[in-house]
Amino acid sequence: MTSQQSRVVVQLRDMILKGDFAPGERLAEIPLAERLGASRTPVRLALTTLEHEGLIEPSPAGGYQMRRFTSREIDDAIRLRGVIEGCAARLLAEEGAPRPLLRKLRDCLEEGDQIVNRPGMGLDDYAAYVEMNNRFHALIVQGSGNAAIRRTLDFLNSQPFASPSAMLPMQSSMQEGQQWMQLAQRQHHATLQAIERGQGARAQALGEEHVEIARMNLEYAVDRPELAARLLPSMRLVTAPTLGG
Amino acid sequence: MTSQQSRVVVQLRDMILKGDFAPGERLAEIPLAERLGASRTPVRLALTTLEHEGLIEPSPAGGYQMRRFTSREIDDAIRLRGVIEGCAARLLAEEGAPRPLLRKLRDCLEEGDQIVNRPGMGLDDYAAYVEMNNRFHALIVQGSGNAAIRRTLDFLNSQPFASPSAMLPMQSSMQEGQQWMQLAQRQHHATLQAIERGQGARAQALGEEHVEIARMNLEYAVDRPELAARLLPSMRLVTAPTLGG
DNA sequence: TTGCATACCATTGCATGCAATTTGGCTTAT
DNA sequence: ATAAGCCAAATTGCATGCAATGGTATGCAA
Repeated sequence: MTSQQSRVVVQLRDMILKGDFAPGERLAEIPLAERLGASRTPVRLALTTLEHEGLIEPSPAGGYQMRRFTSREIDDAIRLRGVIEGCAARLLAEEGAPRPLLRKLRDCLEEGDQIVNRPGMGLDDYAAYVEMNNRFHALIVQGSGNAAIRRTLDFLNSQPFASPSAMLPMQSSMQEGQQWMQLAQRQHHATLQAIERGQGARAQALGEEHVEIARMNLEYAVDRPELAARLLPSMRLVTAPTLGG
Repeated sequence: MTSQQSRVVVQLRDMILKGDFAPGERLAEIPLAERLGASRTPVRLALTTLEHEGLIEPSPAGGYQMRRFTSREIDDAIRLRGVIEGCAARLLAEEGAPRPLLRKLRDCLEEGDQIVNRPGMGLDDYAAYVEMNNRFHALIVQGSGNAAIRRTLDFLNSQPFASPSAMLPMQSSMQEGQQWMQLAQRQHHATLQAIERGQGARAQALGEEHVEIARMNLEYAVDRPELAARLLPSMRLVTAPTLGG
């Protein structure tokens, strides 16, 4: 039942995020179609989808090529995500969150507490934290009730490295990784508290502060290209220039 | 040189924004292809583009249909635009705007002052104001130097009614229309002043406040469907439910 | 030896044929 | 008369053929 087109989109996106293509590499239809077991038509459609997601860009000679990301662009996207997620949290705080939502958020926090305070965190723990983290952020965005925010964040998060958990794998390699996760977790607690108390401005500020951890992870990754490429294959797509300003 | 595909995208988008299709109406490929003098392939590609822009949505039975906008969704998008444009202004204020940019912004303000203080504003004056308004907003967004903000606002503004000047035609029919434009113009002045003085928080707040005029225009339009449909044909696509909360 | 022009090849973009699925209408039975 | 089921027509989704454009390589001339 699932159309060729959607299947190809998913597979292509995965290949891109696995780092299968070098930045600037041309994405020719025929090889892709053969490799994915589809004809050129659904591949073409899928390529336009990925173009709109910002993963690939039109080649001047027609067709598409892998996009080249600068660390500056990614940093910009992360900062903007902070502003928008902060806005979602603010709206939620101002309008008041319904009880079931609060309950789900508290569940996230409990799970997170158990994970980040575990003595020897394994890969499973990181995976569980990533899942919880995504859920927590999604709940707040959903809960804000603002469809434009949800759509816009979906758009932003389709950019690699910009989504809430994208840079988390870097922390698994850092000495202080667990401490950063504990800080993030404390910020989650503070955010929920702000929402419960109707402290909109505080919720907004926490959203913007929260992404500073992701920005630090990005900087850490950019400074260690070989390590980053191992933990996040798609970091191959990032060209170094000018993170700060 | 211009490809069929891009031509069809432009024409289709214009037709949609002219209100040629009723909300929920199915957009069949063959009639569109005939009407636009192209084959089904470029029409299909164009439809996926418009889907990503959020103008149309996939029909459950395959193909596409006109999207139905609620005034709530549009209101959400406008508020979010305020937050993001405010963020752009804040970044510009914090980082300091280069002289040439300041000069261009001042030029906008001078033009705007002349227009909104003209005794009998004609259609030409409104058109000139729309042009100036778009330019002013674009300059700030560009000037923030944050590519993610620019891309995201492009995405938001592709939604009808959400862009900075989308609701301006409503004001041409209001008694107090000119006074609202004078208020907007004063906010423009204040924004530039905040940028010049490095007052980031003030710039941010002004961005969010500035869109309140657009929100009021939207409410005004929703309350007067027949007038709105005449001034903004695409208002046909908006279903009334629940603007406020 | 280098630079330019030409020819060939690959790839994109478009058109159209074909099969599968859905929609809408009509008929029949209760 | 109404509802349900079936058939037909149309529309989507996919595959593929064809033409045009762009890129590359080779050869020739300076």
